[in-house]
Amino acid sequence: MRGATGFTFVSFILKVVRMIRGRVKITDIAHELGVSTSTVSRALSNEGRISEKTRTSVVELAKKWGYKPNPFAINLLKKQSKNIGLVLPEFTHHYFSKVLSGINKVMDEKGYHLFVNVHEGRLEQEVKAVNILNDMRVDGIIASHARATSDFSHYLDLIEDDVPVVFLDRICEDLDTSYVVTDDFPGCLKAIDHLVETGHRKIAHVAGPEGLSTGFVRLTGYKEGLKVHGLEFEERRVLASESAEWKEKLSALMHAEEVDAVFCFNDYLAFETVEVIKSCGKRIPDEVAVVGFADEPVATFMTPKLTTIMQPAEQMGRRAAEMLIWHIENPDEMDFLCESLPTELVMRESTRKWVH
Amino acid sequence: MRGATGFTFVSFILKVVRMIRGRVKITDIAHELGVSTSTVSRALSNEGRISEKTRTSVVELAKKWGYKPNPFAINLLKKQSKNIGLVLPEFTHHYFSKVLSGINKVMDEKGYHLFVNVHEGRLEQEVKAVNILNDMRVDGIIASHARATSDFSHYLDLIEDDVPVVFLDRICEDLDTSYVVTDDFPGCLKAIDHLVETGHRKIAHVAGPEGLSTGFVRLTGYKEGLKVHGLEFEERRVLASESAEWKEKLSALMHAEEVDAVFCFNDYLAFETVEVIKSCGKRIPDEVAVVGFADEPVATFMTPKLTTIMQPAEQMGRRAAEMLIWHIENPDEMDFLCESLPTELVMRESTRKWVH
DNA sequence: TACCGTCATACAATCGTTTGCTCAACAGGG
DNA sequence: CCCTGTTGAGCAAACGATTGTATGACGGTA
Repeated sequence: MRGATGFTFVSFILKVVRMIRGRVKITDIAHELGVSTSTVSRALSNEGRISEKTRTSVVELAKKWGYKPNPFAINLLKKQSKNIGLVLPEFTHHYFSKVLSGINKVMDEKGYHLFVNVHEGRLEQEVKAVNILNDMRVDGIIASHARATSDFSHYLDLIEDDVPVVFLDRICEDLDTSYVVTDDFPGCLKAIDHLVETGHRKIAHVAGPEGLSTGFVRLTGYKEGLKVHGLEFEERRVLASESAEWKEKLSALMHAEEVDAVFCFNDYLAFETVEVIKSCGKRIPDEVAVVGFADEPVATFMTPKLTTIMQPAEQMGRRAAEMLIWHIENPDEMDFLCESLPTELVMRESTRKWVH
Repeated sequence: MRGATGFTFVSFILKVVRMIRGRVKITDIAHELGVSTSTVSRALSNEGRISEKTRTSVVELAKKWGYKPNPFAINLLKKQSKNIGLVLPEFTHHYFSKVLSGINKVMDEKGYHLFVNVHEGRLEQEVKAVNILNDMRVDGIIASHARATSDFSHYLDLIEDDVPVVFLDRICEDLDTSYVVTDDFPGCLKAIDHLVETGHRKIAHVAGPEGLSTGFVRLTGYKEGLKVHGLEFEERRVLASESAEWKEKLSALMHAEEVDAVFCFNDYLAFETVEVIKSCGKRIPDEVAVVGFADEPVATFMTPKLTTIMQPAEQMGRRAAEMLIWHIENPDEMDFLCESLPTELVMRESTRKWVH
């Protein structure tokens, strides 16, 4: 109690009383005032016919005694909790922590509470997380599934129980749900456009995981980008980052002067790509340009600073949260909301200057 | 329902039934089996004397019908929810997302659920978060308060309601609670030791926020480190990162050859410091060495890679979670647990090589 | 047969709110 | 004076589980 706020004798007594009988409940107030619990309840919620006099006395005593409604009782009665569940791959990637921030802001504004769960990319953990949230009777779930997930029956359980689900970033085509994703494909075109327009022709791609839908989309976007500019697609210029020897292969292409630009699946791979390029003695961006994807912090910390495609992570979170709340508050609406948020080219030092 | 798992006619009927009467509850099972709810409850929880025959039939029907206990009812009765609240500055700093991961792992193992809240450094949001969590009747709270927080009465409310609180990283000396912090002071000594032993004498410090306890501790550690090695402390070599002109001042010291090493409050400041040093045309680590604090990802992405003091973020989270659970499960124990976790020097490229 | 212990199960209270229904009091109009 | 409408407040039934206590059946013993 050192350094605590000021005491009064009355507040001290109140505290002692509270310690003895526990948290104050509606019946305590009713008893003290000689009215019934229903009167207290109606006075507090300010609905139903209540005389001004009664209402005031109830409200005042409730305030004085620090009454707080017991959420468990209310949840039980109302069959909903204003709790929503979140299933994400992890927090340590900046992207998902931004997503979380966005979700959190909306939920906070709307008076919802957030349960977080991570699956760390493992299906088994994802199933566990979804089941826990279902057991807890959350009002809805926002999920970004593990890349390996192909069986979605755990979400099906949820949907059967009429718990709305919104998928984020990673979708399941076999399930009818709302979702929000990034506009990956146009983003890739922007990247290739930029590289071509700053004078590059031999553009390589460091590809993401095959299992992930985004991996496929960005590879396709890369191909389409080449096509748009009348450039030939060359299989050997695609480096599968999941393979062990992609760096060696890139290095070989480098030395053979077979590459003058690299478009990478994400910023971390772009960072590694830059290291490979540097170790080959090539200068960036003069001899080789590099474009990443996502605009993670690494992009501004590395040397040279990375040109990349920004994903609106926080906005993704916000939209997903808004969608979910819409579903929760309009349970009869059976329509699904699908949104694809635009990306943006962020020019930094790993590509040549370009006047738009 | 496209791509869903296999149906049977029976499961279909069960689903329809469930849709009509809602989620199956204990009375449904009791009614179907012609027993009382207490029998079902005891059969399911497997305590109390129950004939094997009854137990089996209850368990089987519960499974068949997909019975899941209603947590709201149980919370109401047991007056606890296995929900715990988390109040952190933010998620987007890698440090706190690691902390969150650590907490999450322990809570997951122990069957607790995590409500997250952020205050973004603002007292007003912190108060709101704590009050919301209190209103929700969480079983306990782990908190890392805003740097400006000096009034802790919102935590006091919690403590009066016997809700255990564990402070993390940032403590409140006026409040009797358990806490876990990092061993900052010895960490600073390690940093200075390393700089001195690799031949530096003119060591500067880029200081953190004055309001933050860690800011003060690291400045003190810096001073003590100098003292240990018989070096004079010079006020002008301390740059207050909160001031607008610290970079200019550092630059001036640099040109005046007044500094041959910089110890920074954290890795982000170290990154900025490195940029200043580079812009002065000095080589790192030959002419000037830099040591950061925290071992954030930026340390490995920047050039040169940063030598820094690692804080065991995930371990902090784990310990805080374990402490909190201990308090929750041993409510009569009034002792407080205080722990200071060790830091570690991570040598990279921003300081000279040093053989231990 | 009367009594008692044991076992399986049922009954009913409880947790803290909300809410539909009932009821009493009072006032106004015919 | 009676009927009716309005107003304020109370009663009691939910919500879905747990759990202390009561009860009934059964078997064994004196």
